[in-house]
Amino acid sequence: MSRKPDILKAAIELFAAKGYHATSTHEIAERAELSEGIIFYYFKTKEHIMLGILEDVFEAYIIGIYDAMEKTDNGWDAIRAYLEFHFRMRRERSTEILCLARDYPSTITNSDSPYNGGVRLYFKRLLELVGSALRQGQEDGTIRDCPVEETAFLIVCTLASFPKFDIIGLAPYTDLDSATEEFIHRVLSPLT
Amino acid sequence: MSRKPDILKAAIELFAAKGYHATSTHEIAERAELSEGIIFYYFKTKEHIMLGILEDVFEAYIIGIYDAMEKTDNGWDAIRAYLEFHFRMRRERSTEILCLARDYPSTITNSDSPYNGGVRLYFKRLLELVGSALRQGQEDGTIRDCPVEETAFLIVCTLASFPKFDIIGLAPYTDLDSATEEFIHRVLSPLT
DNA sequence: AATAAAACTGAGTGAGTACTCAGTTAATAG
DNA sequence: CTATTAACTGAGTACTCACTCAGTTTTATT
Repeated sequence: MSRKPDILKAAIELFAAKGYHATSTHEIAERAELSEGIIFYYFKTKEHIMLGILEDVFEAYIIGIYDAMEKTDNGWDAIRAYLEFHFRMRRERSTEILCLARDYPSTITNSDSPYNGGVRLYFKRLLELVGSALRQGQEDGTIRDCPVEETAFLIVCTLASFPKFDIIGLAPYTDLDSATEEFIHRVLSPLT
Repeated sequence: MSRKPDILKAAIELFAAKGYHATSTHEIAERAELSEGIIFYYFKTKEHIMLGILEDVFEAYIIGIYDAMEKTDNGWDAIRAYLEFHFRMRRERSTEILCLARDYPSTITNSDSPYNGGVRLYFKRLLELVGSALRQGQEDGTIRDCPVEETAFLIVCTLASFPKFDIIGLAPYTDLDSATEEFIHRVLSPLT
Protein backbone atom coordinates (compact mmCIF):
# COMPACT_ATOMS: atom_id res chain seq x y z
CA MET A 1 0.00 0.00 0.00
CA SER A 2 1.51 3.27 -1.07
CA ARG A 3 1.62 5.92 1.59
CA LYS A 4 1.95 8.74 -0.91
CA PRO A 5 -1.28 10.34 0.34
CA ASP A 6 0.24 10.55 3.82
CA ILE A 7 3.10 12.57 2.41
CA LEU A 8 0.72 14.95 0.68
CA LYS A 9 -1.40 15.30 3.80
CA ALA A 10 1.61 16.11 5.96
CA ALA A 11 2.92 18.56 3.38
CA ILE A 12 -0.42 20.33 3.11
CA GLU A 13 -0.70 20.75 6.85
CA LEU A 14 2.83 22.05 7.23
CA PHE A 15 2.71 24.33 4.20
CA ALA A 16 -0.55 25.75 5.47
CA ALA A 17 0.85 26.36 8.92
CA LYS A 18 4.33 27.64 8.13
CA GLY A 19 4.55 28.15 4.39
CA TYR A 20 6.45 26.27 1.72
CA HIS A 21 9.92 27.65 2.34
CA ALA A 22 9.83 27.35 6.10
CA THR A 23 8.97 23.66 5.84
CA SER A 24 11.76 21.13 5.25
CA THR A 25 11.35 17.78 3.56
CA HIS A 26 12.72 16.32 6.79
CA GLU A 27 9.76 17.72 8.70
CA ILE A 28 7.29 16.41 6.15
CA ALA A 29 8.73 12.92 6.48
CA GLU A 30 8.68 13.18 10.26
CA ARG A 31 5.04 14.21 10.34
CA ALA A 32 4.05 11.47 7.89
CA GLU A 33 6.06 8.99 9.98
CA LEU A 34 8.17 7.97 7.04
CA SER A 35 11.80 8.28 6.11
CA GLU A 36 12.89 11.26 4.05
CA GLY A 37 14.07 9.11 1.15
CA ILE A 38 10.60 7.93 0.23
CA ILE A 39 9.50 11.50 -0.52
CA PHE A 40 11.88 11.58 -3.46
CA TYR A 41 10.71 8.19 -4.59
CA TYR A 42 7.23 9.64 -5.17
CA PHE A 43 8.13 13.25 -5.93
CA LYS A 44 11.02 14.32 -8.11
CA THR A 45 11.67 17.45 -6.07
CA LYS A 46 10.14 19.35 -3.18
CA GLU A 47 8.55 21.65 -5.74
CA HIS A 48 6.71 18.73 -7.24
CA ILE A 49 4.94 18.16 -3.93
CA MET A 50 3.61 21.72 -4.09
CA LEU A 51 2.71 21.23 -7.70
CA GLY A 52 0.76 18.09 -6.84
CA ILE A 53 -1.24 19.90 -4.18
CA LEU A 54 -1.86 22.79 -6.52
CA GLU A 55 -3.19 20.57 -9.26
CA ASP A 56 -5.46 18.64 -6.91
CA VAL A 57 -7.04 21.76 -5.51
CA PHE A 58 -7.39 23.62 -8.79
CA GLU A 59 -8.83 20.62 -10.55
CA ALA A 60 -11.42 20.15 -7.82
CA TYR A 61 -12.20 23.86 -7.87
CA ILE A 62 -12.74 24.12 -11.61
CA ILE A 63 -14.73 20.90 -11.85
CA GLY A 64 -16.81 21.84 -8.83
CA ILE A 65 -17.71 25.19 -10.34
CA TYR A 66 -18.51 23.61 -13.68
CA ASP A 67 -20.82 21.07 -12.07
CA ALA A 68 -22.52 23.66 -9.90
CA MET A 69 -23.11 25.96 -12.86
CA GLU A 70 -24.52 23.22 -15.04
CA LYS A 71 -27.42 22.64 -12.69
CA THR A 72 -28.65 26.21 -13.14
CA ASP A 73 -30.76 27.64 -15.92
CA ASN A 74 -29.86 31.30 -16.12
CA GLY A 75 -26.71 33.41 -15.97
CA TRP A 76 -27.14 35.00 -12.57
CA ASP A 77 -27.99 31.67 -10.95
CA ALA A 78 -24.82 30.26 -12.48
CA ILE A 79 -22.80 33.04 -10.89
CA ARG A 80 -24.56 32.44 -7.61
CA ALA A 81 -23.78 28.75 -7.83
CA TYR A 82 -20.14 29.66 -8.44
CA LEU A 83 -20.02 31.86 -5.38
CA GLU A 84 -21.75 29.25 -3.27
CA PHE A 85 -19.34 26.56 -4.35
CA HIS A 86 -16.39 28.85 -3.76
CA PHE A 87 -17.43 29.47 -0.18
CA ARG A 88 -18.26 25.84 0.46
CA MET A 89 -14.81 24.80 -0.73
CA ARG A 90 -13.24 27.55 1.34
CA ARG A 91 -14.86 26.00 4.38
CA GLU A 92 -14.39 22.33 3.57
CA ARG A 93 -10.85 22.42 2.23
CA SER A 94 -9.56 25.39 4.17
CA THR A 95 -6.16 23.87 4.92
CA GLU A 96 -5.33 23.21 1.28
CA ILE A 97 -6.45 26.69 0.29
CA LEU A 98 -4.41 28.25 3.06
CA CYS A 99 -1.45 26.28 1.79
CA LEU A 100 -1.86 27.74 -1.71
CA ALA A 101 -2.32 31.26 -0.41
CA ARG A 102 1.04 31.22 1.32
CA ASP A 103 4.45 31.48 -0.25
CA TYR A 104 4.90 29.57 -3.46
CA PRO A 105 8.23 28.72 -4.88
CA SER A 106 8.30 31.63 -7.27
CA THR A 107 9.12 29.32 -10.17
CA ILE A 108 5.56 28.05 -10.10
CA THR A 109 3.90 31.37 -10.82
CA ASN A 110 6.66 33.09 -12.81
CA SER A 111 5.39 33.53 -16.30
CA ASP A 112 8.67 32.28 -17.78
CA SER A 113 8.72 29.04 -15.79
CA PRO A 114 7.86 25.61 -17.16
CA TYR A 115 5.22 25.17 -14.46
CA ASN A 116 3.48 28.45 -15.11
CA GLY A 117 1.51 26.81 -17.89
CA GLY A 118 -0.42 24.89 -15.25
CA VAL A 119 -1.41 27.80 -13.05
CA ARG A 120 -2.18 30.09 -15.94
CA LEU A 121 -4.27 27.45 -17.63
CA TYR A 122 -6.36 26.87 -14.52
CA PHE A 123 -7.04 30.57 -14.17
CA LYS A 124 -7.87 30.85 -17.84
CA ARG A 125 -10.41 28.06 -17.51
CA LEU A 126 -11.85 29.79 -14.48
CA LEU A 127 -12.12 33.09 -16.30
CA GLU A 128 -13.80 31.35 -19.21
CA LEU A 129 -16.34 29.67 -16.95
CA VAL A 130 -17.24 32.93 -15.24
CA GLY A 131 -17.23 34.75 -18.56
CA SER A 132 -19.64 32.31 -20.18
CA ALA A 133 -22.02 32.61 -17.24
CA LEU A 134 -21.94 36.39 -17.64
CA ARG A 135 -22.64 36.12 -21.35
CA GLN A 136 -25.50 33.73 -20.71
CA GLY A 137 -26.96 36.15 -18.18
CA GLN A 138 -26.73 39.04 -20.58
CA GLU A 139 -28.72 37.02 -23.10
CA ASP A 140 -31.41 35.85 -20.72
CA GLY A 141 -31.68 39.25 -19.08
CA THR A 142 -30.54 38.31 -15.56
CA ILE A 143 -27.27 40.22 -15.89
CA ARG A 144 -26.77 43.75 -17.15
CA ASP A 145 -24.64 44.72 -20.11
CA CYS A 146 -20.98 45.12 -19.20
CA PRO A 147 -17.58 44.13 -20.61
CA VAL A 148 -17.54 40.37 -20.03
CA GLU A 149 -13.84 39.61 -19.78
CA GLU A 150 -12.97 42.48 -17.53
CA THR A 151 -15.92 41.85 -15.26
CA ALA A 152 -15.09 38.16 -14.97
CA PHE A 153 -11.51 39.09 -14.13
CA LEU A 154 -12.59 41.53 -11.43
CA ILE A 155 -14.93 39.02 -9.81
CA VAL A 156 -12.21 36.39 -9.72
CA CYS A 157 -9.81 38.99 -8.30
CA THR A 158 -12.20 39.79 -5.48
CA LEU A 159 -12.49 36.18 -4.37
CA ALA A 160 -8.80 35.42 -4.83
CA SER A 161 -7.64 37.72 -2.02
CA PHE A 162 -9.69 36.24 0.80
CA PRO A 163 -7.15 33.65 1.96
CA LYS A 164 -4.38 36.24 2.09
CA PHE A 165 -6.43 38.32 4.48
CA ASP A 166 -7.24 35.24 6.51
CA ILE A 167 -3.53 34.74 7.05
CA ILE A 168 -2.91 38.35 8.02
CA GLY A 169 -5.71 38.03 10.50
CA LEU A 170 -8.25 40.40 9.01
CA ALA A 171 -11.55 39.46 7.38
CA PRO A 172 -13.25 38.33 10.56
CA TYR A 173 -16.67 39.17 9.19
CA THR A 174 -19.42 36.93 10.41
CA ASP A 175 -21.18 36.65 7.11
CA LEU A 176 -18.74 37.31 4.32
CA ASP A 177 -20.54 34.85 2.06
CA SER A 178 -23.76 36.78 1.72
CA ALA A 179 -22.00 40.15 1.78
CA THR A 180 -19.99 39.01 -1.22
CA GLU A 181 -23.04 37.74 -3.02
CA GLU A 182 -24.77 41.08 -2.53
CA PHE A 183 -21.65 42.92 -3.67
CA ILE A 184 -21.45 40.91 -6.88
CA HIS A 185 -25.20 41.17 -7.33
CA ARG A 186 -24.99 44.95 -7.23
CA VAL A 187 -22.39 44.82 -9.98
CA LEU A 188 -24.37 42.52 -12.21
CA SER A 189 -28.05 43.17 -11.60
CA PRO A 190 -29.82 44.61 -14.64
CA LEU A 191 -30.77 48.29 -14.61
CA THR A 192 -34.48 48.62 -13.96
CA MET B 1 27.71 58.80 2.22
CA SER B 2 25.65 55.82 3.20
CA ARG B 3 24.85 53.48 0.36
CA LYS B 4 21.93 51.92 2.18
CA PRO B 5 19.52 53.05 -0.57
CA ASP B 6 21.60 51.11 -3.10
CA ILE B 7 21.07 47.96 -1.08
CA LEU B 8 17.33 48.55 -0.96
CA LYS B 9 17.21 49.28 -4.67
CA ALA B 10 19.09 46.11 -5.55
CA ALA B 11 16.94 44.06 -3.21
CA ILE B 12 13.73 45.46 -4.67
CA GLU B 13 14.80 44.67 -8.20
CA LEU B 14 15.88 41.15 -7.37
CA PHE B 15 12.90 40.35 -5.17
CA ALA B 16 10.62 41.62 -7.92
CA ALA B 17 12.33 39.51 -10.57
CA LYS B 18 12.90 36.27 -8.67
CA GLY B 19 11.13 36.52 -5.36
CA TYR B 20 12.45 36.82 -1.84
CA HIS B 21 13.53 33.25 -1.24
CA ALA B 22 15.23 32.78 -4.59
CA THR B 23 17.40 35.84 -3.94
CA SER B 24 20.51 35.53 -1.78
CA THR B 25 22.09 38.31 0.22
CA HIS B 26 25.21 37.61 -1.81
CA GLU B 27 23.38 38.53 -5.01
CA ILE B 28 21.98 41.69 -3.46
CA ALA B 29 25.48 42.81 -2.49
CA GLU B 30 26.80 41.94 -5.93
CA ARG B 31 24.12 43.97 -7.69
CA ALA B 32 24.63 46.93 -5.37
CA GLU B 33 28.38 46.62 -5.93
CA LEU B 34 29.07 46.27 -2.24
CA SER B 35 30.40 43.56 0.00
CA GLU B 36 27.94 41.25 1.67
CA GLY B 37 28.96 42.29 5.16
CA ILE B 38 27.62 45.82 4.82
CA ILE B 39 24.10 44.49 4.34
CA PHE B 40 24.10 43.26 7.92
CA TYR B 41 25.52 46.54 9.10
CA TYR B 42 22.36 48.28 7.92
CA PHE B 43 19.86 45.43 8.27
CA LYS B 44 19.72 43.05 11.20
CA THR B 45 18.59 40.13 9.02
CA LYS B 46 17.53 39.49 5.45
CA GLU B 47 13.94 39.68 6.61
CA HIS B 48 14.50 43.23 7.78
CA ILE B 49 15.32 44.24 4.21
CA MET B 50 11.93 42.98 3.11
CA LEU B 51 10.33 44.67 6.07
CA GLY B 52 11.96 47.95 5.10
CA ILE B 53 10.63 47.74 1.57
CA LEU B 54 7.22 46.81 2.82
CA GLU B 55 7.03 49.76 5.16
CA ASP B 56 8.20 52.23 2.53
CA VAL B 57 5.61 51.10 0.02
CA PHE B 58 2.71 50.81 2.43
CA GLU B 59 3.45 54.16 4.01
CA ALA B 60 3.53 55.84 0.60
CA TYR B 61 0.35 54.03 -0.40
CA ILE B 62 -1.66 54.99 2.67
CA ILE B 63 -0.45 58.59 2.71
CA GLY B 64 -1.03 58.92 -1.03
CA ILE B 65 -4.60 57.73 -0.69
CA TYR B 66 -5.20 59.99 2.27
CA ASP B 67 -3.92 63.03 0.38
CA ALA B 68 -5.87 62.18 -2.75
CA MET B 69 -9.08 61.71 -0.81
CA GLU B 70 -8.69 64.95 1.10
CA LYS B 71 -8.88 67.00 -2.07
CA THR B 72 -12.36 65.71 -2.86
CA ASP B 73 -15.67 66.89 -1.51
CA ASN B 74 -17.96 63.90 -1.68
CA GLY B 75 -17.79 60.18 -0.95
CA TRP B 76 -17.81 58.83 -4.48
CA ASP B 77 -15.15 61.26 -5.62
CA ALA B 78 -13.01 60.13 -2.68
CA ILE B 79 -13.34 56.52 -3.81
CA ARG B 80 -12.51 57.57 -7.35
CA ALA B 81 -9.44 59.43 -6.12
CA TYR B 82 -8.41 56.28 -4.25
CA LEU B 83 -8.73 54.16 -7.38
CA GLU B 84 -6.87 56.71 -9.45
CA PHE B 85 -4.03 56.88 -6.98
CA HIS B 86 -3.90 53.11 -6.77
CA PHE B 87 -3.48 52.78 -10.50
CA ARG B 88 -0.96 55.59 -10.69
CA MET B 89 1.17 53.96 -8.01
CA ARG B 90 0.81 50.63 -9.76
CA ARG B 91 2.34 52.23 -12.81
CA GLU B 92 4.97 54.40 -11.18
CA ARG B 93 6.25 51.99 -8.58
CA SER B 94 5.54 48.75 -10.34
CA THR B 95 8.79 47.07 -9.33
CA GLU B 96 8.23 47.60 -5.63
CA ILE B 97 4.67 46.38 -5.89
CA LEU B 98 5.72 43.31 -7.83
CA CYS B 99 8.24 42.65 -5.12
CA LEU B 100 5.54 42.70 -2.44
CA ALA B 101 3.21 40.51 -4.50
CA ARG B 102 5.74 37.72 -4.67
CA ASP B 103 6.74 35.35 -1.92
CA TYR B 104 7.08 36.86 1.50
CA PRO B 105 8.92 35.23 4.28
CA SER B 106 5.84 33.74 5.90
CA THR B 107 6.79 35.19 9.26
CA ILE B 108 5.85 38.64 8.00
CA THR B 109 2.22 37.86 7.32
CA ASN B 110 1.63 35.10 9.88
CA SER B 111 -0.82 36.43 12.40
CA ASP B 112 1.26 35.10 15.29
CA SER B 113 4.48 36.78 14.19
CA PRO B 114 5.98 39.91 15.73
CA TYR B 115 6.03 41.58 12.32
CA ASN B 116 2.41 40.89 11.54
CA GLY B 117 1.44 43.95 13.53
CA GLY B 118 2.89 46.09 10.76
CA VAL B 119 1.09 44.52 7.84
CA ARG B 120 -2.19 44.18 9.68
CA LEU B 121 -2.04 47.76 10.83
CA TYR B 122 -1.45 49.07 7.33
CA PHE B 123 -4.42 47.13 6.01
CA LYS B 124 -6.55 48.27 8.89
CA ARG B 125 -5.71 51.88 8.11
CA LEU B 126 -6.54 51.25 4.46
CA LEU B 127 -9.87 49.67 5.34
CA GLU B 128 -10.66 52.61 7.59
CA LEU B 129 -9.86 55.13 4.88
CA VAL B 130 -12.06 53.35 2.35
CA GLY B 131 -14.75 52.82 4.96
CA SER B 132 -14.89 56.48 5.90
CA ALA B 133 -15.20 57.48 2.24
CA LEU B 134 -18.12 55.07 1.90
CA ARG B 135 -19.79 56.49 4.98
CA GLN B 136 -19.30 60.01 3.71
CA GLY B 137 -20.84 59.02 0.37
CA GLN B 138 -23.83 57.49 2.06
CA GLU B 139 -24.42 60.75 3.90
CA ASP B 140 -24.02 63.02 0.90
CA GLY B 141 -26.02 60.71 -1.36
CA THR B 142 -23.29 59.79 -3.83
CA ILE B 143 -23.08 56.20 -2.57
CA ARG B 144 -25.93 53.81 -1.96
CA ASP B 145 -26.73 52.18 1.37
CA CYS B 146 -24.69 49.05 1.97
CA PRO B 147 -22.71 47.46 4.80
CA VAL B 148 -19.68 49.73 5.03
CA GLU B 149 -17.02 47.45 6.47
CA GLU B 150 -17.77 44.49 4.25
CA THR B 151 -17.95 46.64 1.14
CA ALA B 152 -14.65 48.34 1.95
CA PHE B 153 -13.08 44.94 2.47
CA LEU B 154 -14.38 43.64 -0.84
CA ILE B 155 -13.11 46.66 -2.77
CA VAL B 156 -9.67 46.32 -1.21
CA CYS B 157 -9.74 42.59 -2.01
CA THR B 158 -10.46 43.29 -5.65
CA LEU B 159 -7.49 45.61 -6.05
CA ALA B 160 -5.14 43.47 -3.99
CA SER B 161 -5.09 40.60 -6.47
CA PHE B 162 -3.93 42.50 -9.53
CA PRO B 163 -0.19 42.07 -9.05
CA LYS B 164 -0.56 38.33 -8.53
CA PHE B 165 -2.22 38.04 -11.90
CA ASP B 166 0.43 40.21 -13.44
CA ILE B 167 3.01 37.70 -12.30
CA ILE B 168 1.08 34.72 -13.62
CA GLY B 169 0.83 36.51 -16.92
CA LEU B 170 -2.89 37.16 -17.08
CA ALA B 171 -4.63 40.51 -16.81
CA PRO B 172 -3.40 41.89 -20.10
CA TYR B 173 -6.41 44.14 -20.43
CA THR B 174 -5.73 47.36 -22.20
CA ASP B 175 -7.83 49.50 -19.95
CA LEU B 176 -8.15 47.82 -16.58
CA ASP B 177 -8.22 51.18 -14.80
CA SER B 178 -11.51 52.38 -16.19
CA ALA B 179 -13.04 48.89 -16.19
CA THR B 180 -12.33 48.72 -12.47
CA GLU B 181 -13.76 52.15 -11.86
CA GLU B 182 -16.95 51.18 -13.66
CA PHE B 183 -17.10 47.92 -11.73
CA ILE B 184 -16.82 49.70 -8.38
CA HIS B 185 -19.20 52.38 -9.57
CA ARG B 186 -21.85 49.78 -10.32
CA VAL B 187 -21.47 48.46 -6.78
CA LEU B 188 -21.74 51.85 -5.14
CA SER B 189 -23.96 54.04 -7.31
CA PRO B 190 -27.20 55.03 -5.63
CA LEU B 191 -30.41 53.34 -6.73
CA THR B 192 -32.38 55.71 -8.89
C1' DA C 1 46.64 67.63 11.51
C1' DA C 2 44.62 64.69 14.84
C1' DT C 3 40.72 62.22 16.42
C1' DA C 4 36.51 60.01 16.31
C1' DA C 5 32.91 58.03 14.14
C1' DA C 6 30.76 55.98 10.23
C1' DA C 7 31.08 53.13 6.12
C1' DC C 8 32.83 49.27 4.23
C1' DT C 9 35.68 44.81 3.14
C1' DG C 10 36.46 39.94 2.56
C1' DA C 11 37.43 35.81 4.25
C1' DG C 12 35.35 32.83 6.92
C1' DT C 13 31.77 29.52 9.54
C1' DG C 14 28.36 26.66 10.99
C1' DA C 15 23.92 25.25 10.55
C1' DG C 16 20.59 23.47 7.65
C1' DT C 17 18.64 21.36 3.55
C1' DA C 18 17.33 19.11 -0.78
C1' DC C 19 18.43 15.14 -2.72
C1' DT C 20 21.03 10.29 -3.45
C1' DC C 21 21.74 5.54 -3.12
C1' DA C 22 22.89 0.95 -1.76
C1' DG C 23 20.52 -2.09 0.49
C1' DT C 24 16.19 -4.09 3.17
C1' DT C 25 11.41 -5.34 3.80
C1' DA C 26 6.70 -6.07 2.19
C1' DA C 27 3.37 -7.13 -1.27
C1' DT C 28 2.05 -9.50 -5.55
C1' DA C 29 2.06 -12.91 -9.14
C1' DG C 30 3.12 -17.28 -11.34
C1' DC D 1 7.61 -21.69 -2.77
C1' DT D 2 10.01 -18.49 -5.92
C1' DA D 3 10.70 -14.49 -8.48
C1' DT D 4 9.63 -9.88 -9.39
C1' DT D 5 8.27 -5.62 -8.45
C1' DA D 6 6.96 -1.96 -5.35
C1' DA D 7 7.57 0.38 -0.95
C1' DC D 8 10.62 1.96 2.18
C1' DT D 9 15.01 2.95 5.16
C1' DG D 10 18.83 5.61 6.98
C1' DA D 11 23.07 7.18 6.64
C1' DG D 12 25.20 10.03 4.03
C1' DT D 13 26.82 14.23 0.74
C1' DA D 14 27.46 18.24 -1.56
C1' DC D 15 26.22 22.64 -1.32
C1' DT D 16 24.05 26.92 -0.30
C1' DC D 17 23.27 30.75 2.41
C1' DA D 18 22.49 33.98 6.20
C1' DC D 19 25.28 36.00 9.21
C1' DT D 20 29.97 37.31 11.86
C1' DC D 21 34.04 39.79 12.78
C1' DA D 22 38.60 41.66 12.89
C1' DG D 23 40.47 44.92 10.51
C1' DT D 24 40.72 48.88 6.78
C1' DT D 25 39.21 52.96 4.39
C1' DT D 26 36.48 57.02 4.12
C1' DT D 27 34.13 60.97 5.99
C1' DA D 28 33.14 64.45 9.42
C1' DT D 29 34.67 67.29 13.40
C1' DT D 30 37.51 70.24 16.13
